Amino acid sequence: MSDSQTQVGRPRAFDLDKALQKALEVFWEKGYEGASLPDLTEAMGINKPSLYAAFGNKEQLFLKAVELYENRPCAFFKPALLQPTAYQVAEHMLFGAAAANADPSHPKGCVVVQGALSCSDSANNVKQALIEKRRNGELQLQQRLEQAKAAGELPADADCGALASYLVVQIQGMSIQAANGASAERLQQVAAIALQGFKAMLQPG
Amino acid sequence: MSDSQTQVGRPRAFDLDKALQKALEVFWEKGYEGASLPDLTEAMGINKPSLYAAFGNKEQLFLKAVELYENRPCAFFKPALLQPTAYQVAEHMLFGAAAANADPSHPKGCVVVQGALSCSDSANNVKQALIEKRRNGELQLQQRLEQAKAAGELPADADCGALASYLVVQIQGMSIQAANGASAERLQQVAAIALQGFKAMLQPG
DNA sequence: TTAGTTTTTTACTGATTAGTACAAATAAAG
DNA sequence: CTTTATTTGTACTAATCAGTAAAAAACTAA
Repeated sequence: MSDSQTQVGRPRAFDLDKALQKALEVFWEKGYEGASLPDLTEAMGINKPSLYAAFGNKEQLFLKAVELYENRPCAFFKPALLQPTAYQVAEHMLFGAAAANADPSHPKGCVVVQGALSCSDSANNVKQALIEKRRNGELQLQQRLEQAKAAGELPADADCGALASYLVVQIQGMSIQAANGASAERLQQVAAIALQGFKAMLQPG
Repeated sequence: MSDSQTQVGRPRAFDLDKALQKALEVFWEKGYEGASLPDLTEAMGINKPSLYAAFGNKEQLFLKAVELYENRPCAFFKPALLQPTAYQVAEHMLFGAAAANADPSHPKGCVVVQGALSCSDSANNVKQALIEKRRNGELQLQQRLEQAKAAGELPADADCGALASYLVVQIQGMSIQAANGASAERLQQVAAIALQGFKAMLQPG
C-alpha cells in the first residue's frame, strides 16, 4: 500500500487526470500520428520530460487516453448493453451514438474509429489495439443479442453476429458522418431508420 | 495540340498510369500522412525528383490517386446511381460496397474514408478535400432519391436527405468493418439487413 | 557532330519527429 | 542543515520528413 500523502521529492505541478483529458482531446481531433508531442505538451500544459515521466511514451499516453475515453461518464456503448431488451439495447446504442458523435462539447466522431485507421508502419501497434477494441465491442454486443435470443426475443434462426455487425456499422458510419459535419438531428434520423431495420429482424420469418 | 510522338528530350523511363496506380495502393493502405515519400517512390519504382516532376508534390499525387480510385472500373458508387429504381440504387450501392470493401485484390476499406480522417494541421487541405468528396457523393445520392420520389417510388413525406445519409452510413461503416477484418460474407449480411431497413421506408406511413 | 531539351541519379537542404541527458528546483526525512 | 528523492526546464540527440540543386544521361533536331 503506497501512501500518496507521504511522497518524498518535488511534488508534481500538474493534475494527472486533467492532463490526460487534454491529451485525449488532442488525439480525438488529430489522431495518434497527427498529434505531435508539441501539440500534446502545449495542450496539457507540461513539457516533454514531465509527459514521459508520467505516462511512459506517446503510445502509452494514447492508450491511456483511449481508456479514459471509453470509461468517461457520457460514453454510451457499455451502458446500452445493460438495457433489459434487445430492442432497447439497439435503441440506446443507436441514439446514443447519434448524440455522442455530434456532441458540440468535444471533437466530432469516435477516437476508437478515427485514432489510427490508416497510419505508417510505426503506428501499427496502436492501429491493432484499436481494431481489437472495435472487435471486442462488437463481440460484446453479439453476446448480448445471443442472450436476448435465448430469452426468446429474437427468432430462433436469427444471426446475432450479423445483427451485431449491422449495429456496429451504424455507429462507425455515424462517426464518419459526424466528421463530415452531420448534425445531431441528421444522425438521429439515421438512427431512427436503422432502428426500424433492426426491429424488422426481431420478427420471425 | 501536342503531338506525343514528337517529344524532345530524354524519354520518361516509367509509365505514368502504372506509377499512379502503385501510389494509390500505398495511400490506400497507409493513408495520406502515413505514406512516406520513400514508401511511395519504392512502390512506384522511381525516385523523388521523377515523382515531383511528374505529379507536382505529395498532396497533388494523393488527389490524383484518389481521382483514379473513384473512376476505376470496379468502383460501385457512380454506376449504382444509374439503376432504374430507388430500390435498385440502394441494392447496388449496399452490395457493391460489401463486395468492394472486402475485395482481397486490393487493400481493405475506402480511400476516401480512410485517407485523411484524422491528421495533423499540415494535412488539412487533403482532409477537407476528402470531406467534400464524401459530402458530394451523399448529395448525388440524395438527388437520385428525390428523382425517384418525384417518380412516385417513395412516399410523399419521405426525407431523401435522411435516406441518403442512412445509405452512406452503411457504406462508410462497412469501410471501417472491412478495416477490422470483416469478411465479404459478413458485409453482405449487413447489406441485406440495411436493405430491408431501406425497403421499409419505401412504404407510405 | 553539335545544340537543345527533358529525365534520371546523387546528394543535399531545413524543418520536424519522438525521445533523453543533465542540472536546477522543491519537497520530505534524518 | 544536510541528505535523499522526485519533478522541472533547457538543451540536446539521432532519425525522418517533404522537397530540391546540380550534373550526368538520353533523347530529337539541325
